[in-house]
Amino acid sequence: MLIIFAALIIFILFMKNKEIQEARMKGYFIEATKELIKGEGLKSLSVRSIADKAGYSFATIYNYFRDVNDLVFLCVIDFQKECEEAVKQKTAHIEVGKEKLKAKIFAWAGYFVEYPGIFEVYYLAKSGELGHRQSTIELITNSLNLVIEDEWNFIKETNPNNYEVFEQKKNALQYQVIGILLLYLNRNFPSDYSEFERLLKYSVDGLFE
Amino acid sequence: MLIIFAALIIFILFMKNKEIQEARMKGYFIEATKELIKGEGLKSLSVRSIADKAGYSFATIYNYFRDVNDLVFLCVIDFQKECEEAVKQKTAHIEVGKEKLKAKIFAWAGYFVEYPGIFEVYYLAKSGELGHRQSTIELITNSLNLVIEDEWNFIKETNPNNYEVFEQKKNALQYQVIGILLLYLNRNFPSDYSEFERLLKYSVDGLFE
DNA sequence: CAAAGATAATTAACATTGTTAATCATACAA
DNA sequence: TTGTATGATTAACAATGTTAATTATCTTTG
Repeated sequence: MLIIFAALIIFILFMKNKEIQEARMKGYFIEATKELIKGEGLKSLSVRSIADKAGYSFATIYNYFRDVNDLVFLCVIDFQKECEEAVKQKTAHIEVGKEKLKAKIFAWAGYFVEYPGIFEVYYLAKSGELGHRQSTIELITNSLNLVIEDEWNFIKETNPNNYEVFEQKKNALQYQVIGILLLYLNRNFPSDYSEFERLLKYSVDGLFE
Repeated sequence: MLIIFAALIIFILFMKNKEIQEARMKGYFIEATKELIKGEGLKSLSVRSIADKAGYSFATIYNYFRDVNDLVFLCVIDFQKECEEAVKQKTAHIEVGKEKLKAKIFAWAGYFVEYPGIFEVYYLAKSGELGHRQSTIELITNSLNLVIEDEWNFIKETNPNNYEVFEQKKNALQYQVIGILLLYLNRNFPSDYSEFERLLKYSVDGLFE
């Protein structure tokens, strides 16, 4: 009886080690993938380039991930964290209110302008069969909302009337910013950054009349 | 002297024939490409599948187009014409005014919902080096504006005040619709069409308070 | 400590892609 | 009829994602 118990514990510890090792391996590949995406974007991303950067053979990836797309979409979790952190840090000096909300929106868009490859992964890359990637897709479609959640709630509370209109505007905002980013990053329109900034500012301001 | 003249004319006719033949060949490939894009989208599009459909060998394409991307972006010209035609036809029964403008926006979006592959080409496909594709890119970034131009001008004339705000709203509108389409077609959000319609309606209505 | 067995990593191999080079066919000119 | 230009085709290459076969490593056990 005691022996069975001991064996069980050893087995559990063994499994825990295995999990740690597996997580570590996954981390190596995810880190390599993130660097490549942030650097050159999807065009230079391949199962071979990832493996090279991680210091393993390309086939090893398939011991830890179903396919290369899985690996790419796993990076989104980290990117989102990083993005939220960057926005928080860039807007820390502004006191809560409408201006801070606007600044956060700008900072959010700025993150993707700085890393166009991440924008590719978020919105351009084809997601293949969803299902097990569903939660990641939700993270993506909610990315801006997550970043501005606090500011938005604060403003909503100070203007307790017309709740419906507020939610409405939040949606409209997200679609506009993503649309502007899409044309700017993927279609070079407008062709210079200052004009892009102006368009974005107009769009954001327009929502608060 | 007369002979030189005759030779010149023959040469001109010869060149004209050549041009006709070349245009015809290009047309075969463009037609095949359009069908594939409208059917299965970019995922089933390859230089081989195009050539198969056109009834030629894959290498023949390179006698008429610089590369496969060139061919794809040439299709945009036809698609845009078709889209404008479809919108015009679908909204013919509505009398000019705000409601017709809204209907046109819906019809424009509906065209891309019907052919997600065309949306891919317009906004998702990477354009490579622009330059000789610049005019196509402009067509893309102006697609919605071209479709609603007449309605927009009509409304602008009936409300001659605040010109600036109107242009502003036109931009905001385009970005919103493209953003909604992007999330719906490429990220499956929202997951059903009726909800997509509702979001679109809200966004469009919101611009006219 | 050494052999056996499991696990993990690598190399080989394949199919598909875009693209270019080499080859072949066909129409026209001399 | 024979040479020549045009243009269509096949061969070939490199890069890609993926799977199968093989090798190395580590663990367990006699």
